[in-house]
Amino acid sequence: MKQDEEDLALSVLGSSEWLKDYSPSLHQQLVTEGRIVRLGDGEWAQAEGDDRHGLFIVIGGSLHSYCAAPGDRAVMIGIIGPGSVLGHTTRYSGGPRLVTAVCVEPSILLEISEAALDRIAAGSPEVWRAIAGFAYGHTRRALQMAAEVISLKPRQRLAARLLAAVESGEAVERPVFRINQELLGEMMGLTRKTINGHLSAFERAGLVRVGYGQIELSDCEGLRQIANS
Amino acid sequence: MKQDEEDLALSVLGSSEWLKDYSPSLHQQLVTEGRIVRLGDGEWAQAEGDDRHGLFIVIGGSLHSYCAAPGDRAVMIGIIGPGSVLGHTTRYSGGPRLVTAVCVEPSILLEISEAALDRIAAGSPEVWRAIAGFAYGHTRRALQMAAEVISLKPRQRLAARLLAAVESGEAVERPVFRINQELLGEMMGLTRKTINGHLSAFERAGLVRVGYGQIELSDCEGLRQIANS
DNA sequence: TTCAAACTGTCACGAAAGTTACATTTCGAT
DNA sequence: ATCGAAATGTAACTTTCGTGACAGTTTGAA
Repeated sequence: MKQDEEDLALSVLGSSEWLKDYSPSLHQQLVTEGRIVRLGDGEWAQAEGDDRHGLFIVIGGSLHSYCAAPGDRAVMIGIIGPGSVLGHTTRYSGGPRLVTAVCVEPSILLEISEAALDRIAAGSPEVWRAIAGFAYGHTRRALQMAAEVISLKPRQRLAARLLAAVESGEAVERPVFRINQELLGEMMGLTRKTINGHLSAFERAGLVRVGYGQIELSDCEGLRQIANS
Repeated sequence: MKQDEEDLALSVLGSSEWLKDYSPSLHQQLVTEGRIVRLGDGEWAQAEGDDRHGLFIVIGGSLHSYCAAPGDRAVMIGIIGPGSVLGHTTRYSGGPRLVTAVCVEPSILLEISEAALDRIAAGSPEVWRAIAGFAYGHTRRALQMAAEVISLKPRQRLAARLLAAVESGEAVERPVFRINQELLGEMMGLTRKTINGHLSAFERAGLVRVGYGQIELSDCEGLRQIANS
């Protein structure tokens, strides 16, 4: 029911990285002014041409994000989970939509339209500061990704990517990254064959354990050494 | 003299992409609360360990920006000119400094410390909105760069990069990109030999004219076709 | 239990970039 | 005008990745 969803949204906002240091009243305002959106498997959170120009905050579920590249190519950029923000106030970004996101499981999003944002800002101008905050985070991750792709060779890059994928989750002894090698290759601009070859080498070296649709990182320190080599 | 520099700063802010739609009083506040910094050739705008944690707005001159990648690598990310922002309010980005910038000619920057930012925000909270705005721009460029590197092969990527480098300047018939092949290779994660080979091929095809330390784009449409192929 | 779909492991071949090294051209300062 | 530094053109050789194809394995639903 609706109340449940709003409570869930509140708790996700309260524990999310980019909003946790802001007042609960700001969280409440976002939930009040925002709109809960439910999407099914395969649906697009951001489709070109629709009028959803505000922010989407992921409350539950999981999405894949894609970025457009020259030549009608779509590059998968990352996997998005609860607490993340899909942000494109077109007032800033302008031009064609930069990122599209597709649900890979039924998901719940909180949509904050630009109008809602303006209403919130009227009473709580610090919302802009919060937005500047996650925009910084996005910039940092994007830059990091670009720097890795430019400077690292595929083997080092794979090690770095595995570590990065796992660092965003909670810290555990042997983190598991659930992804298949085909998709991993697509995200990194490599073929499945190349991914598979390096993963096999890592496994022989005892750094990871490759499973069906998942990769267990058993020696993060060793991977870090490879990434840094 | 000081007044001249402040007038120059004001005019740069007023015509910069990310601030031009904000009120002149905000520009004035930035100049008033900020501090003019002059840097010589080879000096670092952002050195690790110093207490400059705010924003730098480039007023004059030119800097190269580098991003850290695993393994103590530094990747050159881009060339920064007047109107650009080097922004790191550490309150958000946290962790080690992500981007370092080095002057390649004597330059003038406007430094806005975090304290100054807080003072400005007290009277003009829309400054956060402005900051969110350029952070969006940074994100867009970084994502675009990452997507290109991941999905395009070196030849296509070189064409795309030449076009991108030139698009940021004013539109002319035959734009000239002043950079040497060594540096261009470093920025793209390729060797000078590879760059040179593709550039020669482009020149044979009549798309560019290669000069000493510069590249003239004589057929942007042709380059675009290559980038999209 | 069985079966089809999805995923992983592997092969041979061709194409492309990295490496190292050296010759040539251009620019600018003395 | 000359010289040295910086930048560009080229070459042979090695490494690595991409391509396409096929067999084996795991999963989950009928």
